[in-house]
Amino acid sequence: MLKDAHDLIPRECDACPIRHRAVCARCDAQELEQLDQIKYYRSFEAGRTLIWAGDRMDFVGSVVSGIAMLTQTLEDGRTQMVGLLLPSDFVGRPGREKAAYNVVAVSDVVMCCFRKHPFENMMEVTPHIGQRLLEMTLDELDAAREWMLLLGRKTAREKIASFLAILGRRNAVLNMSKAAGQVVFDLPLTREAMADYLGLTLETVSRQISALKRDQVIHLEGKRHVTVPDFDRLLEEAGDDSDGGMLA
Amino acid sequence: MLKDAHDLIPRECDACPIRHRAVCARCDAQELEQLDQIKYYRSFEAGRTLIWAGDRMDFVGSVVSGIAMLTQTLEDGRTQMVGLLLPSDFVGRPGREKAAYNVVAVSDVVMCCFRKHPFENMMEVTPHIGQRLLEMTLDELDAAREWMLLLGRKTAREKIASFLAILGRRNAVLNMSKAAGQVVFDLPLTREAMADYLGLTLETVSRQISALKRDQVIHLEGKRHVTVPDFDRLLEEAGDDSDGGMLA
DNA sequence: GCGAAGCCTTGATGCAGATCAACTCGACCG
DNA sequence: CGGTCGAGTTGATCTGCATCAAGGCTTCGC
Repeated sequence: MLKDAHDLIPRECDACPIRHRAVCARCDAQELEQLDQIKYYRSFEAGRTLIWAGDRMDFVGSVVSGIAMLTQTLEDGRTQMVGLLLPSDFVGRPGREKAAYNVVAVSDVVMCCFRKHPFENMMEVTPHIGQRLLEMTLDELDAAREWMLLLGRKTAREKIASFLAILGRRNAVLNMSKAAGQVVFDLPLTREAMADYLGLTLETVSRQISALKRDQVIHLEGKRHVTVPDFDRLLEEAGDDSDGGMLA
Repeated sequence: MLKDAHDLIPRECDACPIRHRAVCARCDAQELEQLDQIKYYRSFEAGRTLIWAGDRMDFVGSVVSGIAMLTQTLEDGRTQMVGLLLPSDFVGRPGREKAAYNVVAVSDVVMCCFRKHPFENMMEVTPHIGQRLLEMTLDELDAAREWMLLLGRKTAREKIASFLAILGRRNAVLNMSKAAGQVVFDLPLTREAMADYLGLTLETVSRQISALKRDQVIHLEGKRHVTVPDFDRLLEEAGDDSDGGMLA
């Protein structure tokens, strides 16, 4: 558990796996130098809560590796995931004192943290950072809005199919290993986390996955390894607007 | 209908009602001058669709007066509101060719539009605009996330109470007319629009409003005029985390 | 090798909210 | 005025998902 974390921490920005997608994507060598002064790495093991809603935050940062989730909770314990953080995603809000959400590590996570005040100061001076952050925030807002459609209007089956389609699409982009529309990937979340993502119970998630398997929309190997034989079929099940809702 | 629209169009930025809250909030006189070169006003009457999802967009802009909504639709007609645009809110995304959402005027609306390409160019040069837009986008993202909790995890009654609380809070800030927690306002949306906001049917919205009225949580005069005798009571009904979820 | 703990699946039952349908009320219009 | 149209209310019924409950499979520690 995390004993190898230091292996995952990049020695320098040039070797950083998220160098070209994170907030720092547009920074030049000199700006990276400045960032380097105020940054440090932290590792968290799967399941750990990195940040509690309401806590004072003295840093912001980027997910370098691993997956984390943002969650919100009602008093009685009902919880809703409101963000899924993948490598290069940004955590925290410049200008805000206290964390607004819980941040929980889904897998082991490495973060590149920036001390908040120096980071805020830097943002004022170097437009590259703010510009990139704006872009990323707009993307997140789009994702949140698609998510709202899912939460508000889709059936359980459509929700599951949509979620699988999101994962599949991400994966299809990374490794173009799709022979005629076939897509393969692993579920990064437990059934419970999926339920919190989709606004369902874990039982319903399980049932609907079983149903999609029964109907040959997907194949399962073990609990987590998914094969989608016909991605268009999956998109139909997701109920999305015809062309798969590609924006950007 | 709209015959008086020109009365609502500010003659100059200094007289503009949203001067200090819109994207242009931080601009100095010279920057306003530049914006003036690329801006124009447009009026839309209630019910009109300003922008169709998928349409090419050649402008971005701010809502000057009135209310509009962003909506997304599934093929079979199920629709979900994904944004509620109030005066000073920004419409459109710099860098994007096509509109991602429908924008529909809820009431008569006046917009201050900027030609997209010149605006994008200006953003590159003057950091004030991008900074303000980032701030506004982060606020919208927070709102979207609270909304996601509502859509995914709240009961119909809690959804209605939450919505009323949001309206009430906005209103309480504007006119401090609250004698010991009493809040009064008008519903800006039809029952159907509320349903699209909350992920419910209009019948359920109607029933739950009736129920809150029966239980004395609210009083109704006509269909739209709401009085909340005890705002804390309403917040309890909304099921939110204790302190009303105030952030920022 | 055995017990415990997580994670997942499946079944039985209940209920919140959707759906279908009828009706009211007020605004507008010839 | 009477007719129509849109917005809202209310009732009856249906159903998708939650809830409650039991059991299976894997992993881990002793």
